[in-house]
Amino acid sequence: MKHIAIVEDEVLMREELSDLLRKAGYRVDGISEFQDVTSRLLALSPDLILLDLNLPGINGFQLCRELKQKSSVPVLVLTSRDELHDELHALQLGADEYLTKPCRKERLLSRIANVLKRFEGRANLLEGNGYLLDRKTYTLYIHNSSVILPKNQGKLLEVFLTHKNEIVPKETLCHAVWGTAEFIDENALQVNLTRLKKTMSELNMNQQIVPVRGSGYKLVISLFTERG
Amino acid sequence: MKHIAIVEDEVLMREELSDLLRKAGYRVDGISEFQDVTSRLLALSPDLILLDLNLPGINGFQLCRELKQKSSVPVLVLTSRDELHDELHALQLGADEYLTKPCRKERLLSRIANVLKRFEGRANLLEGNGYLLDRKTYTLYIHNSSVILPKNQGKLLEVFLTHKNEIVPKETLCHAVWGTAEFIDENALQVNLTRLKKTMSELNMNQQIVPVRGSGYKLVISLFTERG
DNA sequence: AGAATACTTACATCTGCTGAAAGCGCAAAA
DNA sequence: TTTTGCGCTTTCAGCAGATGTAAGTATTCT
Repeated sequence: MKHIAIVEDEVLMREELSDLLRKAGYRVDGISEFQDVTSRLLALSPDLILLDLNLPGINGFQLCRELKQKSSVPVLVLTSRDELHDELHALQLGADEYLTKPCRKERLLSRIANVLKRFEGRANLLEGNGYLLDRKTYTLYIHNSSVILPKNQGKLLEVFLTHKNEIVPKETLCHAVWGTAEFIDENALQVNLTRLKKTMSELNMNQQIVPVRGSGYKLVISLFTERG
Repeated sequence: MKHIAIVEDEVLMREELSDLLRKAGYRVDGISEFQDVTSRLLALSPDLILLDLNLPGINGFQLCRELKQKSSVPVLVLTSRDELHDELHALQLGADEYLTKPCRKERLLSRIANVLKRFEGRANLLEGNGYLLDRKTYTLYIHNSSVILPKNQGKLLEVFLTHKNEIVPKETLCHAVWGTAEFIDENALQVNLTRLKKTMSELNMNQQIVPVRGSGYKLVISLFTERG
C-alpha cells in the first residue's frame, strides 16, 4: 500500500484530504507540527508528499526545495496560489506536479496515481546537476547515456549529492566509504577523490569537487571544464 | 538539442507552436499528414510528442495509446477539450501531461521541460515484464530496487527482451554475446544461460528461459517459480 | 622559504567475471 | 528398457578492473 504524507495547516482541509486518500486506498500521514518539517517528513519516508505552499512560519517553496535536495521523494504541490509564476517557481524547484485548489477529487487522485507511477523503480535515483545517480548500483545517467561508477566513487558522489552546496568534512566522506569512523586514512580518501574527479571530468559533468582548506570538500557547479 | 514532434491539424496553431518551441531552443517537426501517423511519428524518434486530440480522421486517444504501447516516448497532450473525463482518459492511456488550450506559453514550456527532465536517461531502458533493463550498463530495475547484471547475462537478457515471444536460435545468442558468428561455443553459451537463469530466479523475476529442443530458447512468463 | 595541506603515480592485492573441461541427467527414439 | 544425444551443472584457472599502500610532487598559506 502506497504511503502519502500531507503537509497542510488547515485542519478541515487536512482531514478532508486524508479521508479522500484513505478511501482511495492509500496510507496517509498528516503533518500538523511545522518545526523541523523536512527531517520529520523524510523520517516518514512516504511514497509521495502532498504539499501546501501557505504554511505558518515556513516558506513552502523553501520546503519543497529542501525535500528535493535531500531526497528523491515525489512532491505534489496542492495550493490555493493560482498565479502562474508560483507554478513555474515550484516546478523549477523540483515539484513533480502542481495543482490549484479548488481541485476536483478525480483530478487529484488521477494526478497522484500518475506521479506515483512515474516514480516506480526510481526510488533510489539521486538527482545531480544534469544527471542521475542510482544509490544502489551507482549507475550514473548522463547525456542520454549511462555508466557504472566503481563503488567507492559512487559512494563519494552520493555523499556530495546529499549535501549539495555544503562543505563535506573528510570524516563524513570516510565514514560513507568505509563505514566505521574508526581510523581515517586521509590518503586513501584522497586517491578515491582523485579518481572520482577524473571520471567526472571525463564525463564532462559540469560540477567539480573543490577542496576547502582544513575543512573538507564541496561540490560546485563549474561552467568551464578546464582552467585557463 | 531536444527534438519535439507536433501533432496538430490547424495550420496556424501548428506554426505558432513551432515558432514558440524553436525560439525556446528545441528542434521541431510538425506533422500535417495523418495517414500512418503512429509509424511516421516513431520514425522521427523525437524526445517528446506534443499531441492534439481532435484530429481529422483519427482518434487522438487511440493514437496516444498506440504511441505508448509501441514505444516509450513521452507524450504531452495539448487540447481544447477541457472536460475532466477527457483528461482522466488521456492520463489513463499513458499520456504524461495534459494541458488545455488556451494555455500560457510559460506554462507550456515549463511543463515540456518538466516532462523531458522526467525522461532523462530513460532512453536506453528496455521494458520487461515488471522490470527494466538498461541496455548500456545492464543495470536491472526490479521490485523498487536495482542490480547490475554481468555483461554476458545482460546481453543475453537484452536479446530475449528484443525478441519477446519468439524462439531465439543459439546463433543469435552467440552473436549477441561474442559479436562474430564465427565459432559458436555451445557450451560457453550454455554456462552463461545457466548463470542468467540463476540470477533471474534469485531475483524472483516472473519470466523464465525455457529451451526449445533443437531450435534455441524462449522467454516465457511463469506464474509459478518452481514446477510442482 | 618553510610548513602544512592537497595531489599524483605506480604497484601489489583482491574480487568477481569469464571460458574451458569434464561429467551428470533427462528426454526422445529404438 | 536401453541407447543416444542434447541439455545442464560444477569446478577451476586466468584475467580485468577496483582498491589500498606508499612514496614522491605540487600548491597554498604564513
